Amino acid sequence: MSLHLRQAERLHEILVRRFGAEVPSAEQILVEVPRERKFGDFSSNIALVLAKQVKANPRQLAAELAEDLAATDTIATASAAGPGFINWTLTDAAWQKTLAEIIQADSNWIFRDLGQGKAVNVEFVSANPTGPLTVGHARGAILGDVLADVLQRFGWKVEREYYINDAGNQIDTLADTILLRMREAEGEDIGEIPRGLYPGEYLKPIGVALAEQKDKVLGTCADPEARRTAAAAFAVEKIMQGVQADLTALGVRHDVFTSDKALREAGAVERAIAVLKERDLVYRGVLEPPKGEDPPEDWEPRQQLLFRATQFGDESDRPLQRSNGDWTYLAGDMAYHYDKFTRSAEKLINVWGADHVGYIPRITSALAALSDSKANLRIVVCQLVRVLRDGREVRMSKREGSFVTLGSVVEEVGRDALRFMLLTRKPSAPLDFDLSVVVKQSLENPLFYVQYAHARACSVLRLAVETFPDMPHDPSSGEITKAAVQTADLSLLTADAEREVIATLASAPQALEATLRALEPHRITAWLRTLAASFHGMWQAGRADENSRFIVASDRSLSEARLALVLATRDGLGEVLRLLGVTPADRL
RNA sequence: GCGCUCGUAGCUCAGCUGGAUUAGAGCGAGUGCCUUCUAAGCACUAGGUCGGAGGUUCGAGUCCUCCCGAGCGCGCCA
Repeated sequence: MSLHLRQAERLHEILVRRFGAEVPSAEQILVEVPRERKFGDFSSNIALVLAKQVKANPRQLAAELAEDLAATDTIATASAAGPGFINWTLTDAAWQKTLAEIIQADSNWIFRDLGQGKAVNVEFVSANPTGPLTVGHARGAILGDVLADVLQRFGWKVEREYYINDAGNQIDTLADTILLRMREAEGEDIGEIPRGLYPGEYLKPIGVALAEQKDKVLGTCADPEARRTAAAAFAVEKIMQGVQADLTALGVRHDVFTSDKALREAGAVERAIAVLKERDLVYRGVLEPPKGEDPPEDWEPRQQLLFRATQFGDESDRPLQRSNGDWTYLAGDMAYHYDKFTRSAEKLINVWGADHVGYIPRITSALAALSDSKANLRIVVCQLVRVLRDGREVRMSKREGSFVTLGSVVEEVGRDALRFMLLTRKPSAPLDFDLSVVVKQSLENPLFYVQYAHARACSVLRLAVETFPDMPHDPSSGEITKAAVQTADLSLLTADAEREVIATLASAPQALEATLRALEPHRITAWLRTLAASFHGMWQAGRADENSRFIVASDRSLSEARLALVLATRDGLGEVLRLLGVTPADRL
C-alpha cells in the first residue's frame, strides 16, 4: 500500500471511531503533500469537507483530528492550520520503514491491482494506410503505448489495437496513384501527378515494386475495378510494413490490427445497423446543409439513411449510407466500435489526433446507441506537434512529400529522447519539439537530467566496491547488489535531503495513479524529474561536506544506509524509465 | 456561424481533477560553489494583477456565464 493511501487510512480509522461508518472512505479522503515542506509531510482538508455533515466547526474538528493523528505511532507532529486543514509529519522511523519496504518489495511497491484482470482495449495510431507516419503520429503512438503499459502494470488485461482504414475513397485514390506510379516505373512519362491523387514521393518505390511484381499482383485482370482492388491491397500492405517498421523503431507494439475492409466484408456494418433499426434509431430523411463558412458547391438535399445521433447529444443526425449505396465512414467506424465492445472489453480507450475532435460526439453517440449506453469509451485527444530545429519550425508538407517522417526523426534524436520528450507535455496541450534541444546534454533536455541522476547513482554503486571490496556485487555491472544493503541500519538516515528523497520516491504511486485516472503520462515524467532533482540535491550535500557523502570510508554502517537509499533511487528511476520505454543509462 | 482544445514569469511548461499560510519548475539574465563519489550538477537573486470582466463557494489558476486571442475541426472525406 502506498504511503499516501496509508495516511488516508489513518484518517479514515479516526473518523470511523468518532463518527461511525458514515464517513468518506480512505480512497475519498484527499491527502496532499504541501507545497512548502515546512508545513509538514502531508496535509488534508478532510475537516473542511466533513464539517457540515457532522455539524462541527471546521477549525475545531481539525484540531481534534490532529490530536488523534498525533497519537499515532508513525506520526511525529500534527496540527490544525488555516480554516481547517490538518498538517502532519512522520517520524524518522516511519520514513526509514518506508524505505525499507521499498527495498524489500522490489519495484512492485509502485503498483497495485486496480484493474483486477478487467479487459481494456487501447486503440492508438490507426493512421490511414496512405503514407508513412509523421512525428504527429508518434505522439499518439507513444501515448497509447505508455497508457497500455501503465494499465497493464495496474492489473488490467490490455489489448493494444490498430484500426486500418483500408476501405473507402482514400483507398481508391491510393490505388489510382499507385497504378500511375507503376506506369512511371515502367518508363512512361506521367508528368505532374493529377489533382486528387497523392503527390508524395513516398509512393514512388511502391509503384516500382508493383511494376516488378505486376504479373503476380495484377495478373491478367482486365477489369479496372479488379485492378484497383489488387493495387490497393498491394499498396496498403507495403505502407503498413513501413508503418510497422517505424513503430518498432519507436518501441511501440500492437496486439491486433483490425481491417476496416475485412470487417465490412464480414457484414459488421449490416449487423450494427440492424441493432440500430431494432431500437428505431435509423430513418430515411434529408439533412440540413453543412454549416461551414463556404458550404460545398455540390451540396444538394438528398434522401438517405440517417442515424438519430441527436438523441445522444450530437448536434445533427448523421448519414450512414452514401447515395451510391456505399456505407459512410461513420457506418464503418460504428460497426468497428461495436465490434470492439462486443469483444468484451469493459473499457475502450481511443487515442486520437486533434484533427478528429469534431468527430467525437458522433462516435460516442453511435456507440451509446449500439451498446444501450453500456460501453465505457474514453477518447484521449492528442494535440498537434510542431517540429522545430534551433527554434525554427520545420515544415511538414505532405503535398511536397518533403515532410519530416518519423523514421528520420528517430534516427536523428534516438528512440529514448523522442519518447521522453513527447511524454513531458499533457496530451491536450500542443507540443513544440525542438530537434536540436533533445540531443543536448544539459538541463534543457529533461531526459538527460533524469538519465544523469540514474547514471550518477549507478556510479556510486560501482565505487562502493572500491571502498568496501567485500560488499556483494554484480560482477558484470560492477555495482553492489541489494544483498549489500539488506541489513543496513536505516535509522542513520536522518538528514533533510535524505528524507526528501525517500518522500519523493514514496510518492511514485501518486504519480502513476494520477496518470491512470487522467490518462496523462506527463505526470510520470514530472515525477522522474522531481526525483532526479532530489537526488542531485542529496549528491551536492556530499560536495560541501565529506561526511555527507554516500560513501564514507570510516563509517561502514552509515555508508550502507546511504547506499540503500541510492540503490532504491536508482531502481525507482530505472523502473519508471523502463515503463516509459526508455532505457536507463548506467553511465553517460 | 457553430463545436472542441489551449491562454500561468522574457521563453517552454507544471499545478496532483475546488484548498490555505509567499502560485511552482526549467531555460534565458545575475551571483556564489570543483585538491572531494560525474560542476553534464547544486545553491541563491531578479522576474507573475494565472488573457479580461462578472458569478457560484467558507475558499477559484482550477467550476459557471460572457468577451478577447491562438490552434484544430465542421461534408454523401477518412
